[in-house]
Amino acid sequence: MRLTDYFIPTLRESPKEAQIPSHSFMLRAGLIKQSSAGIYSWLPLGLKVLKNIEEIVRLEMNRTGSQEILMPTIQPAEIWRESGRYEDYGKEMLRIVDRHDREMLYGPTNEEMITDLFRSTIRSYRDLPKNLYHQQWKFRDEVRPRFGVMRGKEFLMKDAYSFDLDREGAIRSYNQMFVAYLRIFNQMGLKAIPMKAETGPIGGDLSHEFLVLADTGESEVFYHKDILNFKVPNDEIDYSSELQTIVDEWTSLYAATSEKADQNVHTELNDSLMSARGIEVGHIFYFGTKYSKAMSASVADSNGNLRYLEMGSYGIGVSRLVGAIIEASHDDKGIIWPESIAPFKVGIINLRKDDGLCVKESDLLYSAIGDAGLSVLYDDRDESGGAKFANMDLIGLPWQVIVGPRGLKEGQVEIKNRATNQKQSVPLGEVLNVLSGR
RNA sequence: CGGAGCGUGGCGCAGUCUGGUAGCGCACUUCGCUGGGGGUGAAGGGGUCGGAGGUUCGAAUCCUCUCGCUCCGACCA
Repeated sequence: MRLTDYFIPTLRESPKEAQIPSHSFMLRAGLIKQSSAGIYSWLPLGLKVLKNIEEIVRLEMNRTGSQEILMPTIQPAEIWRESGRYEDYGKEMLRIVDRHDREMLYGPTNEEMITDLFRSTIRSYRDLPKNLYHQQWKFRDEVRPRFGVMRGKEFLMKDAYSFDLDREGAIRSYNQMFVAYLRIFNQMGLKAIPMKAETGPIGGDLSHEFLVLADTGESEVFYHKDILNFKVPNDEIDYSSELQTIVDEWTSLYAATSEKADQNVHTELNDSLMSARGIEVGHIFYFGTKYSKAMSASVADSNGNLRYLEMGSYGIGVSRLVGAIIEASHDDKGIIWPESIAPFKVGIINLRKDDGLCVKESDLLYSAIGDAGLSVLYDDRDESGGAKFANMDLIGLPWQVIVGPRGLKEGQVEIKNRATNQKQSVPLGEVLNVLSGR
């Protein structure tokens, strides 16, 4: 993509409503545009990142055997009355009345809907276990939206739901998601720590939140320092194997948000205790028969007896992750995208639009890099070098290829790594090798 | 929902107290010089001052109502 063709409205100054780096950079780099409080349009650059995150989540969820579906954003009120949450959820739920005076709502989550879907189609224990997920926009009428997409009213969430015949099966499903979450966040360059969590309005007796450490996090967290050394399961992972040992390891050391914090443990841990702030990016629940009982979702077991489904639900804040990743990865100049989710892998800066050789070599590199299958954003504007450097650093692409007359005299360009700030002069013919050789 | 504050050009702000021709920086347009970290000169374009009503010869400025946004607190992926 040529920058002169791209819709990327960047700002030199930060809008005053942006209080934290991720919000400021997302506005300044042209990722999002606020529509109203807590509601945003996603612009091309931001949407690319969002899609990249979605895709990482999708691939890993599919690996676990979970199957993707897509449920509606608008839900009928009846099923929420059945579960009892229509009243419980309060004003956060956006309620709508259609032209026939039917009560509807913009879904803040989908436990009722999936339970309704499942109970009306599944009859036998032979159909279990199942795990279904979707990535759909949710709406929670937050009293006070803030921090940009980190705490918006409208947000994209991946939510998965597991159905098992018994508790043992449900724990297996829970463990699969637990391990998948470790891997998903890891693939985005994040260190996410699972912590014992409150089950809140979803209910249940087993629950973990996954938190990314960041100074601007909304939650205060405490953890044993060694938890940061635990290994995330690699690509060889087999989701049908016994995962309990992995879960046991990751839950063996103390880690808790302030709501679940235990002062006695803190005293015991002493120097091993770390205190920090965290951003919740995932939350998994095992809640048993809470919804299946309320909504009569059952199957026949092998003896022909009806049994209520054992369920769990598993959320990931997809749109929030865009902000969370920036919080975890930026400097004073701008965003530093991890390669796996970067909107483009490479940015080309042509320092001299009026220099024929610079234009020619930049054009050639642009084609060559694109042909090699690497996504590339080409700054072909007639701007000063300083402006282009500042802009590219703000956008935060992992690799910058800087083409200028000085280097071209020697047949070289400069390649800069945004994260390490390391620069190396590279002969024109070696650029592709350097970029793809990693 | 309690408390506080702010709405003036795309962004950041001054002007409001004390009513009298709407300003500044950045961004934008054209031209020139410049060209390896947001350079520079000249010439331009763009705002019924959030909205409605009122007071006044005259309202961005005073009064009333209203809408929106932000911050602190309580709540949430």
